[in-house]
Amino acid sequence: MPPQTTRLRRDARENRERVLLEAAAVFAEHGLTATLADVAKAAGVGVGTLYRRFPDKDELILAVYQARMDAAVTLAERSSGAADPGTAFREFIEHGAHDFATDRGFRELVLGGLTDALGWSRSGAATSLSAAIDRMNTAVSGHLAVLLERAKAAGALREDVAPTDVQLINAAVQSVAGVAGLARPGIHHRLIIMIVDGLRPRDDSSPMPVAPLTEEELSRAVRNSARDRDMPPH
Amino acid sequence: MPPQTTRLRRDARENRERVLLEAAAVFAEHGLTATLADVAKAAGVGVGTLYRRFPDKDELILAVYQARMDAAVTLAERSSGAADPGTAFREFIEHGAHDFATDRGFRELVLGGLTDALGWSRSGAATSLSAAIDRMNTAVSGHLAVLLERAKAAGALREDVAPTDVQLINAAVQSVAGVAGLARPGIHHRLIIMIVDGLRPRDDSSPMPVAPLTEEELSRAVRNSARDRDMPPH
DNA sequence: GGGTATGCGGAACAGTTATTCCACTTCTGC
DNA sequence: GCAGAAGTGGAATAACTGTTCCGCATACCC
Repeated sequence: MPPQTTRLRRDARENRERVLLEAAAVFAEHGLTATLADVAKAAGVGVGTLYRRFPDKDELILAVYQARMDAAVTLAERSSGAADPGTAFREFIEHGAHDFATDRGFRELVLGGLTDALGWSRSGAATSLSAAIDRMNTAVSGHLAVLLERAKAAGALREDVAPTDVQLINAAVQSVAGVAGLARPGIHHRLIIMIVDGLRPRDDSSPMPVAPLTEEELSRAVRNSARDRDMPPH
Repeated sequence: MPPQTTRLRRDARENRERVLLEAAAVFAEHGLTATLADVAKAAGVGVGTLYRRFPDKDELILAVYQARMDAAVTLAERSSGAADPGTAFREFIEHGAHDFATDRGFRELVLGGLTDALGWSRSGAATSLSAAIDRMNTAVSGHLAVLLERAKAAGALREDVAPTDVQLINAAVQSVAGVAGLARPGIHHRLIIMIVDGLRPRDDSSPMPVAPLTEEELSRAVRNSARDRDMPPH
């Protein structure tokens, strides 16, 4: 049963499409802090129309980016099964960096937990938006673990790299890719080369001083990083 | 001639000290978006008192972090003249990561341009705050260039690494160090090892696909990344 | 065509935060 | 001690943004 989108009046359906399209453009350029008034104006509708279609801003954001999050999972899955895991690994990171470099909103969405440029986080409760992000991260992480093992077996990756390390590296590269890309599109390829070269095995690799984060530790940290609203009484 | 701090009434001077101390604590824990009301409450004064001492929030932030910015420059300078440039380079990055991992406000301040988690940026005009950050970045960058050359000469660093590359790497590491540190303090040492290992020379280094950013490009991008307030009419 | 459910725009509301203002205190020099 | 300059607290203000509401318009079905 398709959602009741079918039941929408024609003009309403057209407006909905336009809103999603323009919202994507506005978020991509100005980030998720763009106001709903701006989105509405870009789409040529009133704010009321936004609220008729989407319960709140979070749901609009989710609607705009759901497909892209699914695509990220698909990419990870495909990479994990690629013929040459070493190359697939590098391409995986490059692809992610590209997405982030070209869409400020997507960057804020996925890195939001790691850099909390945002205010939403409610009372720590799981909005459907944060739930979707969690789901994406979990899925990507699973495929990534497979990819890493295969890359190590192929001798393309140092043995002491954990999936959570790659997630941190990914976040780090991506958080910079966006802004650096303003100066010169594609500049993040330098970063990636330097970092990926560092992940290849070598005889004189430095020893790792601490154990990698567990998945649990990482996801808890990402969640917690957006906790606020609590001031020591004095 | 010392600033008219000397002319402050005793209670006023004490309040000022307390404000700076508590503001540092509040910013470190909650970031620069902490409200002035929160800072005032923590210091046990009214908001009016904050405004009597500091023209606006930016100036308070500057007062809180000026010393630390100076320290960063000093560190870069000392590193650039260190006996072992390879080790000094790694320690330079580790020291920066430590600072960022332990002070959310400082992280937002310095990376603000690169991740713009903030609203200030005014009309692109140079506030004294952003001017101070620019000055710090320029100074650090100068020392960094010397350090890199020495490290390359010592065979500790691949030849194709530019100072701007290191600034990007630094920003990338630091943007993650803070949040990842919530999960496990010091976890950023893994990131640093992986990355620094990647910067060492090796026979089969991957070729760099694009030229490094110039200083000019980088600083312009950092400045521009916070430009907003402009919506395509339709 | 006409009646009605559906959809629309945007003014009004609520909550948040930087900043201002001023009646009231507190220190300081004598 | 005391006059008055210097300092203080916190209510009021202004600006911004997510969300609600409702009188009016539009598309759909007959």
